Amino acid sequence: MDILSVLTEKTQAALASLYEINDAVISFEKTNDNFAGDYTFVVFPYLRHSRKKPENTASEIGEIIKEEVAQVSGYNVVKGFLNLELSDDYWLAVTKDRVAEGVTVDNIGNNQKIVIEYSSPNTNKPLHLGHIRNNILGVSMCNIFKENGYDVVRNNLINNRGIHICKSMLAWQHWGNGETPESSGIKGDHLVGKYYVKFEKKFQVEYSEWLAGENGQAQLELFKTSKTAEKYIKENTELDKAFKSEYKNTYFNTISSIGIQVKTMLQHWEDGDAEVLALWNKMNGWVYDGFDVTYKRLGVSFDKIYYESDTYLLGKAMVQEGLESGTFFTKEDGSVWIDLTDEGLDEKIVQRADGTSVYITQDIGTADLKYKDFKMDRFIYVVGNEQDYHFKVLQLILKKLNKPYADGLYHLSYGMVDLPEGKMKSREGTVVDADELMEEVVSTAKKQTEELGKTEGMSASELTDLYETLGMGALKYYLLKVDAKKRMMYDPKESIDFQGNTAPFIQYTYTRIASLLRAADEVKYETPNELHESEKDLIVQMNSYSEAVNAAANNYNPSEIANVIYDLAKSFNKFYHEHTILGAKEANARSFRLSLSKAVGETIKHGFGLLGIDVPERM
RNA sequence: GGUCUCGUAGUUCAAUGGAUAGAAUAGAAGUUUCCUAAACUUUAGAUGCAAGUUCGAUUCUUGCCGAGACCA
Repeated sequence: MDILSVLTEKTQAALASLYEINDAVISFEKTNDNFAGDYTFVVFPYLRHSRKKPENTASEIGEIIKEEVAQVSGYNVVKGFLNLELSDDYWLAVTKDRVAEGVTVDNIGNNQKIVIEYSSPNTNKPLHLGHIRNNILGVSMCNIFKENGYDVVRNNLINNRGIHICKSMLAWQHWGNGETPESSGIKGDHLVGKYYVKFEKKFQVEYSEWLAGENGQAQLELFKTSKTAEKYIKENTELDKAFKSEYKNTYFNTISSIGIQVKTMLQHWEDGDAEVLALWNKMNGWVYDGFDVTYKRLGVSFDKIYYESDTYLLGKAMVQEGLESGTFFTKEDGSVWIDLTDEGLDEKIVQRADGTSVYITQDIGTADLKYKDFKMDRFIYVVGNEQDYHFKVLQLILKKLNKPYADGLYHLSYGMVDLPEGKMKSREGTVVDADELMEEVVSTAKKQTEELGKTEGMSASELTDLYETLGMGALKYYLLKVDAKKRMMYDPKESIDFQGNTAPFIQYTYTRIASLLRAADEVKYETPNELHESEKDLIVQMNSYSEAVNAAANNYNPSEIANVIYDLAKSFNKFYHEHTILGAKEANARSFRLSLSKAVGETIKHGFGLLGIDVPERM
């Protein structure tokens, strides 16, 4: 039985015998650094029963625990805080076990099946910084769930159809002159993205010209006297700007020559037109090839990939099912809705009047497909928090349709990545491209390493690997150390700064350990004559690691692992600075410190492994 | 108009309702005859505002102010 369970049990018994409290749910916390002790029990809630001062109550309990638990060497009381001190022998025993067993993590998953969907890119543009956060969160959560004993299916749903891809296709047809990734040397996803941008630019020019012309001005005059205009007048928005954005879709769908061509192309795609399909296959192929390169560098992979071209019609049967059961209802125009007002939400459309699906219909169908394919206990979507509402609705609909898997849906909702100059906007060219960013951090790693000049004797390929490990590590860690749910700031300058709370700092700590182990002939645990403070701190830190791995799974949050590993690395550097390891006077102290160092190194490697980050042996 | 999320040192991030709110950076001052100084040590600096619940609130509730997202 682990020490916390023992303490909990004994404390409950003490509360019962002293104050007749029989149903106390108690917990211990780690003692605050400013006080002596290892674990703290807060007695304030029990003063009503004890009818004594906080200090006296805490002392009475402390006395009993000290008597009954061998590992407790003493206690101190500050106000209502009972600080229990564990003996050095206890911590040494913990270390000995840890050295013998390696890193162990409690199995909390019991082989439950989890399908995690992440990445989910569109095939009209290359990946950007936001996708990187998504992907590495996904990868990391997969690793974490596996480590906790879950059966994980890594899943991607590629959005490879729709109006946006037709835009790239049309632009390539009109202005591409047969350009290919081979002919241009441009990576496939970037090439397709280039034509997407080209389309948008051409459209903007066309639209602006029309707005300035006779018909555009006439529509603007009409708009100025409309009801929607009143709202903008209240907000003090300039009316011609407001009109420009209000009318854009109408223009695209009914007036724009290239807009209508794109719509027609989508129609042909849906009708299975051979020529359109061939172009679509060709250009998507370029994009997939490009994505593969990016995924590989990021360390991202999947067990199962769905393509939206196969799934976009799913869900229609379920609309029918919902209508029959009365979960959905039809409006006068023939559109199908669900009423979620009793859940505090609105009415939500699930099928348009013309019989076509909306986004959520596909998602209903795809959820069902997943369940048919995997019979999972839980299915997780790693998707940005701008879709919180969407997933709330999706889960409610599945529940109302009485789907057995509805409760297993979890939206791992992560925050947007902001730049110092504000939000990333593709239109304003402030999007941080994934490939460029990776290139940049790796080349910074190279530069830094060369400046420090400690890599003498390493081969060219070893060096290339090292730069990759350091650069990619820095990038991933920078994104993963922040609570996944929270919106975060990406500062390019800071991300290539390798001091402080960064991956290279932790990787450096690891190489220090690796270097020690190379110099030592053999590592085996021996009990030292005394335990120093910085040694004990290290043991305590290391001891909390496996709980953090459990917590990271329970809270869907890799940053908890990042934080523990960072604290561990910091503690190690302090220890390393204060005590000589290889040069320790007593042989048993040397063996102890070496085996402790080794265990710390293993923990760092293990934790970074869960984050999808490598560690170098030298740097 | 409605719903949701978020406001912590200059900046970027921490803190199951607990003690004197932690780090990192940037600032100031130090540490190399010694296992890798991408390190270590010292120093200064913060909970948007106002109520409420509680023995105790950064954390829970309400209102206001500010930032963002979504739905129609």
